[in-house]
Amino acid sequence: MARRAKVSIATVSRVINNLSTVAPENRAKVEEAIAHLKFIPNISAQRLASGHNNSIGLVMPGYPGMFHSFYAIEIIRGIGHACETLNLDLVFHITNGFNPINYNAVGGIIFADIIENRRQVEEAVSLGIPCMIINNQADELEVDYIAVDNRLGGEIAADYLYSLGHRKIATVTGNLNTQSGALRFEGFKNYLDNKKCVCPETFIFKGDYSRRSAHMAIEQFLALGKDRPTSIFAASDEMASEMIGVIMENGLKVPDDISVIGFDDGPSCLFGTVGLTTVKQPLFEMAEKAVRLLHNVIQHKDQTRQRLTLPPQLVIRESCGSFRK
Amino acid sequence: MARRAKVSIATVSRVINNLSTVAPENRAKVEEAIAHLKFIPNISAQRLASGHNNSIGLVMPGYPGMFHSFYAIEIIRGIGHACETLNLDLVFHITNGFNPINYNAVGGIIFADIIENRRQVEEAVSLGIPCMIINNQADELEVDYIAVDNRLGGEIAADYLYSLGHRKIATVTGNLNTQSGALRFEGFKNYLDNKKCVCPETFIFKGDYSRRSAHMAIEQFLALGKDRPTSIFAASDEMASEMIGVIMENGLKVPDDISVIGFDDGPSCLFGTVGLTTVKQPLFEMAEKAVRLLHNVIQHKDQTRQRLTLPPQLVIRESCGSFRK
DNA sequence: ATGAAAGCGCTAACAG
DNA sequence: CTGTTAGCGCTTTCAT
Repeated sequence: MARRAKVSIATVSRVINNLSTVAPENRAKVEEAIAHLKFIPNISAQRLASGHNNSIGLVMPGYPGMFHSFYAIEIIRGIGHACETLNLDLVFHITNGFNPINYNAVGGIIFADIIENRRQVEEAVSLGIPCMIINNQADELEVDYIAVDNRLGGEIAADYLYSLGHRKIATVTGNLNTQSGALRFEGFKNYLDNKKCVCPETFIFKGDYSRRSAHMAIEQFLALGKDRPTSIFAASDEMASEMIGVIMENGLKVPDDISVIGFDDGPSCLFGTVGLTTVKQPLFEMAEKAVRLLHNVIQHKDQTRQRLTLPPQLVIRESCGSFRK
Repeated sequence: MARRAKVSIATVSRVINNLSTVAPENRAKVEEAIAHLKFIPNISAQRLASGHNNSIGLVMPGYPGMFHSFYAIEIIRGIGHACETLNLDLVFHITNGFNPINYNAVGGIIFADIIENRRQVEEAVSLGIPCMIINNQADELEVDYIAVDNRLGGEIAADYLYSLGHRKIATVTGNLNTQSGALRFEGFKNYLDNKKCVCPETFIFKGDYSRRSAHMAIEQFLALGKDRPTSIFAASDEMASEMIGVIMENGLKVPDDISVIGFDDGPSCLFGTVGLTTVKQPLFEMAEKAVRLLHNVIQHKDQTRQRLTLPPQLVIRESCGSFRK
């Protein structure tokens, strides 16, 4: 390779790295040689010599069913897309919270939420590795994050139902141990409190995002008879669609008898017989942006704390209607 | 680091690589130093010096909706799991068939099917990079593969319907330009031909795995009136569930009036009101095995062609019944 | 069992 | 604009 093009090894390097300081004819010679010899630069050597590492790690908590979750998929999709655009390698790491991460294999790490793996985040941060947290406002850590404003999402849901005239508004929450679950509930509850709209204990079911918990919730609500809520906020579309199913099995109509609003804008919104009104999270965009921000940090050693919060959005379909006696 | 343990740099390397030729007391000293200095070996340097690269690439055709496809998800899951077990880094590459692959960033590559990216496979093979194809019996290329026996799958479906007494058996195929689609149809058709079971043109709808095509197919079949089929083989669960929906909307019953069998054993089997009988593909297992085989090749320079074919399996639920007049 | 030293393949000054 | 050269941080002979 060295001499096929009759130039120095340095010039070859310049061509590979697209430096402008190469005479056109030399560039052509080198390119010919590269093509002819099917030359592929050794990336490990490049990384070692340059000190740069154009790959980012995505570490994602590997809970069961993660790959069937709309959330995980959208995150992967967004990150994959951004990496392709920016020409970054994506090193994918499914974590159980303890398995070791190859910190040095990547230039930076994106953590898709923090579930049981806070320790890993702390470790990466303390090692000085550029990190970006997705969907968890980890203010207690010295780290960048980009998250959906779940509190606002809860408010949006409550506001929509309230504006429709409903006053008997119930909710099945997500897992309150997760930040998203807690915040959605908080936003929802605060809104109603401010409106002096009473929300009795029986109207609050502490779920965990599972269909099972939604099933139990709706049974509890329905058992209230005449005192049952006229509208329900489910902290996820999955739970919302489960509830709608049960409501209809009981001979009631959605939204005529009970309005239901979900959260996510995932595929289950379209599956059922009635289109699900929901609060959409900009998951794909969030993931993409996370990559761009992290890339900036890696490149320019951007020192300012990046802490973004993205507003969710109301998506109106058919599952909510005005309150009527 | 060099002197914190008061040993040579070579000994440190030995400890890191777990070589047995280290005195226990020195090992202890080095380990203490590693812990104390939070030392992390530079992977690029390791790879450069050793010539080994313990990471594998997964390149996956990025068709729209890929991440909602049960197929893609199971593949990623299986590969991710195997990589974690074997302690390999997973470099994830979504391809459009043309974007360049960082061939040198990985020790080997797994191609999840070949759609529009045959050229990339050829390139990798010609470069001498260990490759493994998933779910495509690429006999025309000098490359290892592991695939589901789609032809057998088609036979299994036809055999089940036939054994149930059905003689008017229709099918909506997958995309016949894909190997899986073509093979499933081939197996299905061959079986019926052998049984002298006639399958008129009107019973064959050339679909493309989409719900849309399934919708058109079932309308065509239903329009046959009294001559309509009593059972249908859909080349994917998605298509099967779409058809069942339409059948029921038309006031007919599954399986009483029409039996339907799918392919995949994906989540849509459980979604509908009637459990879907289907042909299960061992996707997760296939993906895991692909990693193990590739790993062997990378490690031992295993030269024998690895070409495995995995049998699919009948999963009986409720959507197929015996034929009755 | 250990240390010294020679690279791995490349980038990045530096000098011209 | 180009060639020379000194490392990048590690592994791996080769002596000892």
